This record gives sequence, structure tokens and C-alpha cells, in this order.
Amino acid sequence: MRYWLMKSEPDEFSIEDLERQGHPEPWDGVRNYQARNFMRDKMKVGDRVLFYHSNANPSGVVGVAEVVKKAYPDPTAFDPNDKHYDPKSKPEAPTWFLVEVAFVERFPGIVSLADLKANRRLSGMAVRKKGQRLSVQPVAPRHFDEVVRMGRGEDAAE
DNA sequence: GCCAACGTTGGC
DNA sequence: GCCAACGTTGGC
Repeated sequence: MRYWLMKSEPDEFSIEDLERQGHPEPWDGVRNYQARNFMRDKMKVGDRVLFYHSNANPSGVVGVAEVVKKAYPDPTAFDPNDKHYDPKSKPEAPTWFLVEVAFVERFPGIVSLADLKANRRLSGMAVRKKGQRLSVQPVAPRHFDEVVRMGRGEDAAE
């Protein structure tokens, strides 16, 4: 099983939205090749996802989601009325893909970016890097476990 | 709202 | 293929 971090602006789609709607969310609108490649080529059903709120106050990890459907073409790329429409992507040769994710867990608090940066166990984690804009990124298993531990407010295991 | 960092586009 | 211009992301 692999671990990931996926960003969403809570004004657009938050973990509260995912929990409330009670069904998986198609993670549409990703228009970055690296992020697409991760979704299309690497993500498998059962993979775990740190749900990250970006452009929030504060920004940070707010819970956990799970990949429940493997990648398929992003239909919003075919829709001229959609804000993520991309005429280069054709149904017979799609450019953009998405996976579906389901709600797993919402943390009692937020693990803010400052918290992530302050924890030496998370050194090297991509999301901490300045200028890191990738909206879908892999997470090392030990980093995933540590962030979940922080999110649950559990004491550090030595 | 500012702006640094980054990805993409397009002229040459 | 270079690189300047532009658009977007996202922290602050």
C-alpha cells in the first residue's frame, strides 16, 4: 500500500464536505502532469491519503481519505462549460485523469504546516518544501504514520 | 492582497 | 532548444 498527500482548497472542497456527502469524491480538475502521473500510474485502491487544506488559515492536514477507485479519464476536461475544460483532452485520447477518494477519518484538530515543519521526524517531507505546489504527492509510510499520530493528538512513541 | 516559486506557452 | 512572458499556486 502507498501513501499520499492531496491538496484541496477548503472553499472548493473540504474534508467536511467529503464526510458530509457520504459518498466518494472524484478528484477532478488536476491539470499538472506530475500529479496526473501519480494518480494514473501509481495510485491503487486501498491507498491512504492525507487530506490537506491549502489556502486556509491555517493550512494543514485535516484527516485521512482512501483511494476507492483507480484512475479514469477526468470528464471535466471534456466539458466546455467546466472551468477545468481542456480542449487538448479528447475522450478517445484523454490527457487528464482522476481517482475517487472516500472519507476515512477527520482529525480533532488540524496538523498545520507549521506543525509539520516543526517535527524533526518529518524532515524531507515534500509538503514542507518552499514553493512546493504539487497537489498530489507521495508520502513515506513513516511520515504518514507520524502525521496521523499528530492529528489524533497521541503522545509521541519513542 | 502580495508576491515568490513554479509550470506552460510561444516567438525566435 | 532557449528563454522571456505569462498564468497559477499557495503561504503569509
